[in-house]
Amino acid sequence: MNPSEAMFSKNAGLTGLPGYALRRAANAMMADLAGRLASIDLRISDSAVLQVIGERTDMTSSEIGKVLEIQRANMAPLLDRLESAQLIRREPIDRKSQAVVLTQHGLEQLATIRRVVLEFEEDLMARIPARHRPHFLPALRALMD
Amino acid sequence: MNPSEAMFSKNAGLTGLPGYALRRAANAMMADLAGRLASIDLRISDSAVLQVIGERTDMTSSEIGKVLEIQRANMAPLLDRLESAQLIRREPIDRKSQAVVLTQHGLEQLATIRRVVLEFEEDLMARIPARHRPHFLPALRALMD
DNA sequence: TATTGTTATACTCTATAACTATA
DNA sequence: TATAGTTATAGAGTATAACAATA
Repeated sequence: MNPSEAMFSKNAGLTGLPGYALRRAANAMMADLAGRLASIDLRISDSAVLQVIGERTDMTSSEIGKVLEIQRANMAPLLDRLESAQLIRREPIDRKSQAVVLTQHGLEQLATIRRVVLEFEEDLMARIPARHRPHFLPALRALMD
Repeated sequence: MNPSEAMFSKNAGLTGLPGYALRRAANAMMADLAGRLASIDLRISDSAVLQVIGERTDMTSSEIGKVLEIQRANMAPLLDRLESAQLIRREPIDRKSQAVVLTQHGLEQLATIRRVVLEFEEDLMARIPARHRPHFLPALRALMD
């Protein structure tokens, strides 16, 4: 069923439209992941930041934002939160920039995050019928920007 | 590349994770659609509601909410907006329930919405490489609930 | 008793504008 | 001049709790 068929079908409703289905799938996925991360008191975006700085050290706030498509302005309160939770430290690079680095506690939490996220991603893929599975990520990446 | 490979690859970053890619793709899609609907002064959820009541007449607010997974509490201000814009009317069914019906202006706007959304959905699918395309909607629907 | 509609409230993600200080 | 970090503010989607009125 292509979009035009879906729009005029009485059966499928909006769920026959890829855009609408994409939104609903993403919402369900976010709710699931948010629930799993709530047990370690983190938001989805918190965990994304921690995962990024766990792989690339000495990144500035702006660089993290570019990688994750988080606005500079929104990085500040996010990092404030992570700093309050003792998960990261801001270390001066020069008098303008600062590196965002994991604390010991942050490093420990990152191990948990990786475990939670990996299990989450595997559960997610497991719900997709096998014949469609290998096509899912390539399709998403084509839409990502 | 499966999730576990992606988690420990230095190259792909988080975009190798289907869940993260799903979130990014949905955000990009929503921004695109929101932009197209802004020209007719509607939000994405406004257009979804109008599309639904354009196909099934005499639906109550609660019923629309169930179909679109919009909380009852969030339907009220949404319908207030649509009513202020003269796109819908609330008509009493009994002393408790009311049907949400399209006005003449709502019916005219719906024609535009259908055109905009159909073009949007086609553009969206066109960005996905052909070999992945037929698998996209089935995969999303498997994740939808 | 369960449901409808509503109000109030809050959280998360995202977005823009504007300011400062420094590269 | 451009960039880094920040503050303030707003919009949009989603969520829960609670209430009155009615089925």
